[in-house]
Amino acid sequence: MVGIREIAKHAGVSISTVSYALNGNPKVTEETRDRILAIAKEMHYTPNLAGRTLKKQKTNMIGLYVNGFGGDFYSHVIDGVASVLKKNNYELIVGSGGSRSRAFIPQKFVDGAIILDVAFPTELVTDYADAGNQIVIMDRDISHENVCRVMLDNNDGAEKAIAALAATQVKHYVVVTGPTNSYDSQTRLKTAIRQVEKQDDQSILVIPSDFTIPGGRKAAEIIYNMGMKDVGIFALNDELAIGLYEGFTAHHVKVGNNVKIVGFDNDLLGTYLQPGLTTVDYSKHQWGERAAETLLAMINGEAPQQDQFINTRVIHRGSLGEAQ
Amino acid sequence: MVGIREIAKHAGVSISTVSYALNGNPKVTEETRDRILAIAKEMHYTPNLAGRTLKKQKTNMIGLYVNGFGGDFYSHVIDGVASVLKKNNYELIVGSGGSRSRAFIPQKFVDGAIILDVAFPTELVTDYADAGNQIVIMDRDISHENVCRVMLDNNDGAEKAIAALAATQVKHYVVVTGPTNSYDSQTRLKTAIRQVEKQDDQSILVIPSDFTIPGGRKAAEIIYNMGMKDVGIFALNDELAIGLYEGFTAHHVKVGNNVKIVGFDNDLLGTYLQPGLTTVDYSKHQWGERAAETLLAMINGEAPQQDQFINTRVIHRGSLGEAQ
DNA sequence: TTGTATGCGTTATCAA
DNA sequence: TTGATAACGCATACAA
Repeated sequence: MVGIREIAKHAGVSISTVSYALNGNPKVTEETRDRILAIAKEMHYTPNLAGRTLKKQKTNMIGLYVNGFGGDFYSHVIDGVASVLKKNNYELIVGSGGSRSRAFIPQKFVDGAIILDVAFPTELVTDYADAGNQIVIMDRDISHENVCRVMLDNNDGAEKAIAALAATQVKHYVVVTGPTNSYDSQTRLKTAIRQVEKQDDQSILVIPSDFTIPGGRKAAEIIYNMGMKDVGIFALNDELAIGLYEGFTAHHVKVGNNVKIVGFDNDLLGTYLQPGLTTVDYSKHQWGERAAETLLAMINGEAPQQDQFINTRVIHRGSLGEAQ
Repeated sequence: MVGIREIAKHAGVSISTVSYALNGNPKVTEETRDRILAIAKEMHYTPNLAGRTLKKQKTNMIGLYVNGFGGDFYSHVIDGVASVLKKNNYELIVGSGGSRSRAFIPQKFVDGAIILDVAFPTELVTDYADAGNQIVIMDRDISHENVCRVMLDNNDGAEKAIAALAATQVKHYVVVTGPTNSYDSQTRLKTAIRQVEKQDDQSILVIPSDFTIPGGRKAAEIIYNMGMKDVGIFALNDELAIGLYEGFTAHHVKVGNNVKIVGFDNDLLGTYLQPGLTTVDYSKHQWGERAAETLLAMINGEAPQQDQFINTRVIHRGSLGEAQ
């Protein structure tokens, strides 16, 4: 490992001079700086991050915690976060699943954290925040001076989804939910129920599920066996919707006629369904960007808006029938 | 920041005793250890990684470099790598795009690296390897004592793809390729040509493309305009195949009859096409596992097999016609 | 069994 | 303009 000490020896100067030269400190002559930089390059010098971090107490890295990398979702969010960080000369560390990488936060190994991972315990978040770590949370409602929220406007999305179903004059409403510990699922469901209740003489059937394709298949089975006509299904995410398609197709029920479906997330797969899946869309990329911008603002001592929401819109494709 | 110094003060012992206690060194009494651990917990102590790293010269982290997170590919590989690392108490850092995270390798910020990223310059890989860093490469052919290769058996896969097309007795062979700098594309193409040449009186049309859906659409256009019958297309990845489907569908050409397609990668999207895409499959998860296992072996001073290959198999779905 | 002291690679303060 | 030196937090050889 070649360090500044060796460079100093080779250049015949002290280590502090080398450090100044490497960091572009104007204290050192241009001449000696060039000489030192040349030697550093020649010796394949690369600064040791641990040493620097120890001294500076700042890593210029931020941690993004996600629940996995699968599907057509996280990659867009990650890209959004990464683009902002890159512009601001921060490095991104993406942590998933493992609890050990979470320790990066209290260990001051990252200068801040963005969390979009239901599996990240809320208690841990508040613990870290108590210890002075700055955090942006994207998937639940935590009130803390060191925590900012950048969230999807689930209420807005759910309202629009129900409105889209209502416009097709369905007779029965069904909501297929995600896991009960999902904040997204909870809020979407709550709003959906509220919206349906506003209508006269309308009931709503809730089928608890788990945001997965098999879960959607099972839900389709249940709905099919009830033998309802003119049913409008709000699948709280697109994976469920895909499962619903599969389930109904197995019974030769064509989506868009007796059964209308609206999903949530605008997953790429939905465009490949027949008919295309009508769904609630939002910019995953922008969501990531906003989260990163907010965190950087916090780190820089600015006080960003504590609550921010990402807008949604409905994309009509065909699962509500030709009328659309 | 609470460090061992403060704990020592609170406990009325020296910092070394604290360090011993925290690291479970048997030198210290069980009694004092328990007392120190209790105090550490109470004070919310978390070891500073930079300090420890600086001292130990080992981070127990490994870097995985990928070209992005999109699609149905990287997530499986990452999961495979992560599962092995977790078992061995290593932490995973996933780097993408940014060149700054690449510096983690020479900075000794990771104990080793796994590379599956065409955008990672080969020259950089050999530089790092020269400097003694241990690397597993998954996407090209680099010969170096500090580099092991864990690669897809592209030859095997391409052979099987052409064989599957041949079994349907197509009259014309077409290969739609990836970008020219892609090792995967190069080897698949080379083998495909070799296999077709083995047959009598067979020619093969090569359409250079880029592994993307739009690229596939353009290729379909070209093929359609040539007006060939009984054409068998080997799309060197599934995204191209999806684009081909779209292109042919636009001209009301049904895949599986006059046009037969076989893809590569077994992307989830292929199962949603009509008819399902016949493709070359392999275990992405296992690929990641093998890469991680190999790297850990290298780090532990064992000398693993320098070349390893992941097997492939053809999954038949319908894009070769009913005969299959 | 515990304490003292040193060094890991870097930055930054203070003298020279 | 440069050099000597003290931190940063931790682990460990050695002394007590």
